[in-house]
This record gives sequence, structure tokens and C-alpha cells, in this order.
Amino acid sequence: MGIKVYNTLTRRLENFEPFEDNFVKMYVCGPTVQDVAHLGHARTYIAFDAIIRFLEYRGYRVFYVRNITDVGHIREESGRDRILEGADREKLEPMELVDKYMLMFFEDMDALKLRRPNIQPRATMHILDMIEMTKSLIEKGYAYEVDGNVYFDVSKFPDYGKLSGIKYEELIKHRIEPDPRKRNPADFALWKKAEKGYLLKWPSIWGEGFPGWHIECSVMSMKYLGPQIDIHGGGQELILPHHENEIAQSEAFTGKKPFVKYWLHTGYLTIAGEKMSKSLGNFVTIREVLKKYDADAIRFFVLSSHYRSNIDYNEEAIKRAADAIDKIKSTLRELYYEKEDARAGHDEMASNVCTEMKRRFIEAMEMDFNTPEALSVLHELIRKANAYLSSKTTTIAGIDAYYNTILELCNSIGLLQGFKPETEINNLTASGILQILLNIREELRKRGMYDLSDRIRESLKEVGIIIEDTKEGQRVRLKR
RNA sequence: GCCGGGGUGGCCGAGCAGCUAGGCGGCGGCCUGCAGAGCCGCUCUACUCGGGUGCAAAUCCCGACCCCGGCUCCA
Repeated sequence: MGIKVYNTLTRRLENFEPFEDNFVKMYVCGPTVQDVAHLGHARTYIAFDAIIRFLEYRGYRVFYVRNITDVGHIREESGRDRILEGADREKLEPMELVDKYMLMFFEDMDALKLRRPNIQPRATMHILDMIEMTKSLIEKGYAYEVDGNVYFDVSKFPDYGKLSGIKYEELIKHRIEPDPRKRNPADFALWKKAEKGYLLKWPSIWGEGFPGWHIECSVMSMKYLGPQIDIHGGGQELILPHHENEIAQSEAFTGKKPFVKYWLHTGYLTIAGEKMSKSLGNFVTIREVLKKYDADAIRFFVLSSHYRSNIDYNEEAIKRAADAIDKIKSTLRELYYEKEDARAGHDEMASNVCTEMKRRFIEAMEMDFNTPEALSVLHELIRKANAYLSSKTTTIAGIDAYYNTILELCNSIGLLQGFKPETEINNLTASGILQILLNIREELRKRGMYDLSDRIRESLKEVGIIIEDTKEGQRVRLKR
């Protein structure tokens, strides 16, 4: 059937067909590393991670670039630079600050078990490329220099607004006072002159300065992926002006359209209904959440909404996600245990159920990566697997079918990476002392000395080891 | 002001013309020494409001109301 994606550029669902067969060139806008990453960042990068993994699961090869923005960008209303503000705040050199938070960002991404990008280029390592591109845009007549600043002339690019749908009349009536040196209020900076005393600056033919915000993504995308790419992603707030400007610069520079075939944008992570953001101060950092919930729980939470919708973060929602993950693990564990007692032979029923569930899961994911629907199929599969276990008519083939299908589908969107009940269990039972306790407890239960056997169960629970009594004997697992 | 995206059962959240979404919570039953886990059933024909077009509308059209976001740094 093939994958369909919603393209912000056309505002409709399109068949996904990369420029080159099964090779996908993908760029996602990375963070400005001036502070600790929060759950809003996690939302976007997890969503794209699931998309990438699913594409790979379906046989695509994905070359993934995500940048690091380590050049400060001036906030027009305050005239201040975010990285310099951070450096002031923490009494660090600007590059020292950037290094610190970049490394922390990498740690967070790893802790969330995200597939690493093939390249994570830093803006500061591409200043020369940005200067070159800016020069070329001036030569081609798309940009002009005034007093050490270079602006892109929006009037020279008639396609401007095609991504965001903004109209020219709207564009020129800005809400904040535009720089009077611009020819047109809609023009945006490619290069800014550094005022005296400004720390982050580089020499150029226009004098000392620093690049405009948008140029870095154009440069790094084209440098590592070529003039035209398949997918460019980011949060919805980047559509205008960031992505709109990227299109203008890049297409003006190469003359090739489209710069990006499919534009994908994620919804916001909200908290109490409002967008989580640095400036509102209503953020929760990734590492804070990771102290209480693991990567799977956070991922499940994110994927239980569609990537284009907003998700509201609250304790209850993430708790539910963590419970859902536990439930899946518990079923996998049961399947693992049951395999020992299962009969040999074929199991057409089980295998048919698994094939059908897998088909429906893939179908949901192929429809613009509908993870909530895919997860509902996964839930159904779990329920069917549990019912199968209850039926007591299990075969090794049937157990394998359920076990492998569940794990395969989870892995296809990055859930339960590396999960192995056998190692989890072996590690536990490998402990000789635990085994002795279990043996004693079994004996006590045979003799009906439940007060003592329950005490052992309770005490082990206190140290994080859960014992569950079943007809087949005691089962052990670790508390979350 | 202009431009987007929304309003679905107690809560979360898919569906976007006809076919049980799913989860959580609650209730009842089964299983169990108890606990846990699980199974079965019910809660559940719910879709902001008012018109309209269809044999048929949560889904399409028109009009209200409300929420969130972009137009300023932002994933």
C-alpha cells in the first residue's frame, strides 16, 4: 500500500516517494544549546525517532541530520542574544556554555534511546559556508548589504509564503518596529553586524558580525544532504519564519525547487493547556522526568498522541503510559515462562492472529505515522496474547508467534529496545540468596505456613523484587 | 487584526461519510490460601451549538461560541 505523509507545504496527505528509491534524506531542526533540554524537545525528537525507525523497519535507508544551534540569535524586542544571556547568567564563556549544554543534550537523547543522527553539525563550524552562501545570494540579486548587515530581499522571491500561507500584505505590516535600513519590513537578515563589545562574532567581507538564524539550516542541510532533500522536520512554531526563510534562501541559491519534498511538523507539548517553553517558564526537563520514568514510558506517552497534535503533559498521563509499558512487558514475560510448558506443533490460529495484527499495525503507521492507532492495535494484540495464555492450549509455535510479533512491532517504533525477559530473570535467579529464599518460601507454602511466606514476599517487594504466585510456581520480576 | 490547528463517552485519545478504535478509571463475574497478574461482561452508539446537503454526517457545507498556537526567540 505504501506510506502516506501529511505535507505542510501542500496541506494534504501525499504518497511518500523519496527522490532516490529507498534512500531517505532527512533533516530535523535541532535545539539551541543554551540551557537544559525540556520535555517539549523530547516530544519532537521522539516523534521523529519513531518515524525514522518505522521507515527503516519498512526497508528504507534513512540518512538523518540534526543540527546543533550554537550561535546566539538576537531577540528583536530585547536586542539580546540567548547564548550570551546564558553565558552571563552562568558566568561562563559563550562557547563554554554551548559545550556544556550540547553534551547534556546528547546525554538526554541517548537516555531517551533515540537513534543517533548520522551527522550532528554545529552552526559555528559552518560560518564560512554561511558567508559564502550569503555572498552568492547578493551576487544573484536576492540579497543586499547595508552598513555591515545583509538582508534577503523577499520581494525577489515570489514563492515566499508558500509554506506558511502568509500573504504579502500581512508580511509587511510587522508588529514590532522593523530595522529602518531594510528595504522592506519583510526582509530578513542573512548576516548581522556585531555591535561593539559583542562577543560572538566572525570576520567577513562586510566587517565583523554573525549569521542570521535561518541560514545555518539551509547551509548544513545542503552541505550534508545536497540541494534537495526528502524530509525536513521540526516543531510547528518553526514554520514561520524559520522554514519559510529556509525555502527562500535555499531555492534562490540553488535555483532548484523544491528544496524539501515533504515538510513535517510536530504539535506542541503543552502543560495545563499551554505550550511548554523556556520563555513561559512552565517547563519540565528531560532529566527530571527520567528520574521517575524510563525511556519507554516517556516514548509511549509521546506516541499515544499523533505527532501533529498537541499533547498535554501531566503526572497521570505519563503514569498511564508507564503502566501500559509494564503491561506489555508482563505479557512478554508470561509468554517466556509459558514456553517451557507449551506443546510442540503448529498453531495456525495464533499465527493468523499475529499476521493480522501486524498488518493492521503497519497499516496504521503507514497512514501518516498514526501511532495512537498503531498502539491500539498493539493493545489488542496484547489482550489476545493474554487470552491465548489463559486458554492453556499453547504451543511453542504459538508462543513464539505472539512473542516475536509483539517485540517486533514495539521495536519498529523504538519501544522496548533490547528487552529480554530471560536476562532480566536470569540476573535475578542468578542470585544464590534469592534462590534459597524462593525455595524456602515454596516449602512454607506447601505446609500452609502463609504468614511466613507472605512475609518473605512483602520483604522482597520492599527491596524491589516482586514475586507473583501462579499455578506453575513463583515468578520473579523487578519493580519499575 | 491576519493565518493555522482544535472542540469525541468520567478522563486520555484514534476515526474524518455507512462497518466494536484503543487505553485509563468504575462496577460485576471467573481464577487464586491471600496478594499480584490475567480472562469475560457491563459502564459505551459519545462526538460544542444552530442550520444545510446526502438513502446515510462525529465525519461534507454555512453560521455561531469556546480553546490552543504562529505573525518576536522557541522543538
